[in-house]
Amino acid sequence: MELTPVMEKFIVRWGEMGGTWGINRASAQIVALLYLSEKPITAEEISETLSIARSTVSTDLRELQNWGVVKVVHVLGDRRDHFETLVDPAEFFRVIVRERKRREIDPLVQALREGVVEAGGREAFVRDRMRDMLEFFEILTGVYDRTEDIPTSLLLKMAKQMGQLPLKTALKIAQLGDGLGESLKRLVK
Amino acid sequence: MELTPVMEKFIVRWGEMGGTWGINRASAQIVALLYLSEKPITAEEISETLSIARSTVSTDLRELQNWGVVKVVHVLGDRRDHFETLVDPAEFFRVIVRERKRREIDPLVQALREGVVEAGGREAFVRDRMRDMLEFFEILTGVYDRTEDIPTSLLLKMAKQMGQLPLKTALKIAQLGDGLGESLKRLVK
DNA sequence: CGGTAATTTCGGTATAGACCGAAAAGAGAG
DNA sequence: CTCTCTTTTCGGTCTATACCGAAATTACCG
Repeated sequence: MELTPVMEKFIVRWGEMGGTWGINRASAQIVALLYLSEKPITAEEISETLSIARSTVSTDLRELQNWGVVKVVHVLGDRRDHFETLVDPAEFFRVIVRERKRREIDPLVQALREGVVEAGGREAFVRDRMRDMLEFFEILTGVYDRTEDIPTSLLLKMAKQMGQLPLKTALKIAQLGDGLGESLKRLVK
Repeated sequence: MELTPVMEKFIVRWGEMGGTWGINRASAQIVALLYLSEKPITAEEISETLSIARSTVSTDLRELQNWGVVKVVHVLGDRRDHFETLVDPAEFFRVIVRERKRREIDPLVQALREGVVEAGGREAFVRDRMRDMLEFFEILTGVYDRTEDIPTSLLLKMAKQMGQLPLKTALKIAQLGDGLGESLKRLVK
């Protein structure tokens, strides 16, 4: 597969970002390539196009499949596996967030819960600090959980609408404070 | 400074997480220690307590100050700098998000804009894919921008309220779709 | 202006983890 | 069953970067 300069630039940059997102560079590049590809491609082809060792491609594809961002596709009359990635960026993003929450946030919350108990009354200050931290994460995951059951397309529309609100309006909504919950419920009645 | 087992556990875990969040372990541990400390402490003390080289502490404190999560405090009659961190987890979190957006998302968006132009009509498929990606990030940053001007305390209250909504209600709100914007505007009138 | 306490700079080392390539394992086809 | 194509496993390097310690710099005191 031949890469145009535009494609190459995108893939390189995407790869760089991968590192900071808990995905290694090679994996990120693979996803980028699949994302730009019109049809599913083989591991061999990925390896050649990106100059990544065949074995690395194999390992990383496996990892990406575990994450649920890459799928195998079979082509009639071809023994080789062909791969494709999610085409909807939002879908892709959700997977990343979901996984990172599961791997990083959830264990932390668990640890904080235990810590608060262990600190007990004996270390009141430490306990309170940990409790604050815990409370914050619980609020955060609370909001996240609300989004879990909403289809991506709807979520996107929501985000779009919210992003287009005048700043003033956004602020006013925030100022509803504790009344916000009730207001929203009334809104959909 | 003496660490209790509870404190140590928290600091270690926090340090581990730091790596995956674009903050190195030492820096993350330093923040954790400061977070658990009742009063500002010196670099020397941090170095001893965490067994991190004095120079590393210095470098990392500088970095953390740049990020805006650590501040210097001066104690009367003491030439040494004392350090403290933000006490509000939400505040802390906002700083992290703001910085990462600036360092990672913004440049990517910029690159995508350029890429879309360069791809032009000649590489329609690639251009469309990049355009999709760009559009997604623009929606995302749009929502984020709306939150930037809202004080943390309000934002937290908002989050809390949203997290406590029944799933059904959350879904209904999402289903307002394109009407959501107008509904929200009416809500605050 | 010394002198000392405190901080920062900087070159070198250690370490984690990504990546490679050879070899093993697996999967059809004849 | 064996031969070939494909994928996976695994031990060894290679690389980025975190971290260290000595030396330089800065800040402040008497």
